[in-house]
Amino acid sequence: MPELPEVETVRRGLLPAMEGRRIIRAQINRPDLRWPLPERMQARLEGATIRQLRRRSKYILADLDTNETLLIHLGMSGRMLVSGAPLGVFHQTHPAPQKHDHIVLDMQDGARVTFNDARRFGAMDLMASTDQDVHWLLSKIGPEPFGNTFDAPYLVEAVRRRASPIKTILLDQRVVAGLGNIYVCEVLFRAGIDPRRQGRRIAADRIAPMVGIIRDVLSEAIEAGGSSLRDHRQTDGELGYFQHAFAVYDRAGEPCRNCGQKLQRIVQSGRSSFYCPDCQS
DNA sequence: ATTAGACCCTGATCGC
DNA sequence: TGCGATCAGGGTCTAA
Repeated sequence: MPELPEVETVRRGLLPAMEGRRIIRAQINRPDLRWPLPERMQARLEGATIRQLRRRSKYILADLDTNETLLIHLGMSGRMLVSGAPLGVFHQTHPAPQKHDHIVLDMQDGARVTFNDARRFGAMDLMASTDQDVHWLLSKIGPEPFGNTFDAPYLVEAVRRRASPIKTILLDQRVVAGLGNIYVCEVLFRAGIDPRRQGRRIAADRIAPMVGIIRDVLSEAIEAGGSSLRDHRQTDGELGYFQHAFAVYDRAGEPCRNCGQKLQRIVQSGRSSFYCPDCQS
């Protein structure tokens, strides 16, 4: 479900409820998500104040004043919903608990943050804040697309050294952090590159512009609150609306907005790729 | 060292 | 209305 834009949308929605605030109560409704939850999670969270709420790739990171960091991944179907008002409200009302509400955090000032994840591909962990570069889930992730080290020379080198299809390369989190199936399809359409083309067979002057294209697509999607195909919700429960701006994703059989040609769907390493056979080569 | 495929899990949708 | 097959935005692990 959530790629970088959806995760960033969720992070921004959580900020007013969580950043700078203390966790009053942590209710943990099951011992595991994708993996077992950390030891003594409830005790380690309750009473801790969130100093900063950051994002790294598709992870939300909450730095606590206990020098631990809570790591959150939404998997495919994870949602983080905020209920109650943060300030000046006498009667806090929260929605009835839903199926798959796995973690519920009651914050100082009355906001409640509920992590709901039907498929349970999501994950949470607690680590020493100093371990962020060595944690097993984070250590191999590549550059942030909006960071300084993600530039044309880097991407050209990373793509041209590989024989895999460009679709697979961009999906690889070691190459660039945060892209998923939707945004890779959209990026390749804008770049005019066939998703099946091998990285080593793409000219440098066709790879370089993808740096800007990736940033554009992600920025626009964040601006739109992400894409809601089925699971993604903003923290207030609202849908994202970038799906209305898709050029190719989930549009197989429909006409290309650029040339009118019928858009195609193929399967690459188990995932759908959508592209225009005329505009992408 | 890459890379395709199986797998983790639930729910929605579609064809019959 | 029911039932099975298929599919879904994630990533890890295995076997080739």
